[in-house]
Amino acid sequence: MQELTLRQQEILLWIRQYMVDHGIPPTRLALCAAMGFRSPNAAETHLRALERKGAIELVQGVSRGIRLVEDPKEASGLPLIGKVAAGQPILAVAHIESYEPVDPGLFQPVAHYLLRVQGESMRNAGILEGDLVAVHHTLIVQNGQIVVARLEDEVTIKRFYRQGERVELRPENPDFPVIEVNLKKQALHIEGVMVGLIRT
Amino acid sequence: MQELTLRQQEILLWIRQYMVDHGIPPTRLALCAAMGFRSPNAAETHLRALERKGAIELVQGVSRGIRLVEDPKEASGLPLIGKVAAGQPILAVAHIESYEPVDPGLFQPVAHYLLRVQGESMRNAGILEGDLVAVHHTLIVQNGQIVVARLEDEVTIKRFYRQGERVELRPENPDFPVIEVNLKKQALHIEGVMVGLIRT
DNA sequence: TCCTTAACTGTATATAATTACAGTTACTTG
DNA sequence: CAAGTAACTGTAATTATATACAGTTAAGGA
Repeated sequence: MQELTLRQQEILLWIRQYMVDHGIPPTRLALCAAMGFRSPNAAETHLRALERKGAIELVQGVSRGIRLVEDPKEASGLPLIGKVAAGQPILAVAHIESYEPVDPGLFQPVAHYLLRVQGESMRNAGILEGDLVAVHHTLIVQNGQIVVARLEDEVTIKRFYRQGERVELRPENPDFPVIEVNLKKQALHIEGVMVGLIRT
Repeated sequence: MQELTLRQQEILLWIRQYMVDHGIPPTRLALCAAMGFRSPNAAETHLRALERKGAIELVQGVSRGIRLVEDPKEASGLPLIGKVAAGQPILAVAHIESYEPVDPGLFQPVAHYLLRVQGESMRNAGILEGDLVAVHHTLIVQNGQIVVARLEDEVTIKRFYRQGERVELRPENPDFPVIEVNLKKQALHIEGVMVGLIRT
């Protein structure tokens, strides 16, 4: 989509709101009334401009023939985190690969983001490579929960067990080792707990 | 919403589809063309009837002023099929446990419904008891695909292999047996292919 | 300075769309 | 059996809507 002028952005926003309120696209005259135009042609040329820039589609000869060309980000979904660069916070905008059309409230507690699984270390918990794990962003985790943790700039999904200052991050696959952490010697960041999974 | 006649249901379904296809509600004339009416008044009276029964709302004097009065859950979610009673088609309304707020287009090809997994026979494919399998409703399946099949009134999720009239439904768990079917002797209904999975 | 573009005014017209009115036919229900 | 209702045909009129054409003004770049 080409860049819009301020006025065009304003008009696009109004069209979106109109469609939410009324369930149908507006007419040229409705746009005139809302924007204070005294000529229907003002509305017409604005719509043509929005079409030219790819923000909407116009259907010829059809009343209210305005179709929104949606920005996928707008669709209220969950951000999907792909590869996480070393030393960066997991929720940095740079890591957002896309937005997936999933209701955060589908999970309990609510999901804050999705994380793409790398590797087979949690295979026996039914978590395969490429799956999207729904994560609730919290520091409060309990023994036995599957957590997203960052250790030495590496993000990993494991089962969490803690006794005092000793933490075990256990895989669910005998081919992988248990990771042992001494909290006094190593920094362990909890990025959240797994609340669900999506495979597409 | 009051009960609709068959014809009215047909018309309501068509209106829904039209709105999905075009992004705007239909005109009376479009409804005439689709239903084969020769009088616009046939469309008008049908719309009035649908309004009277609470299925739609009509906005006076406004072109395409048709608003769907929908169950919001139904609007954008996928039906979740729980236990399937013996001898009944899987998509019967009685089997719909709830509607989950998941975009059908999240999966490729598009998902038509979700099915709750019973048993651990597909454990090694990362499909656990209680998971929701997203299903694309189709008869066209290929060897190696994970399918939803009905055999002797029992619905099952297995990997599908066919050679001529012999079909094997293979589990992904050594504790479960391979199911062999001779298509000439036993009726096998394919209810669709797995296109994804959700764990909540 | 000329040219292009955004952002409009103002008028006009064809056509898209709603909607009223007058009927018909078939089926169901008290 | 009368009355109501669903499901239509057919015509007409009014209003809603899209859209062409002819202008104006202001800003910005070549």
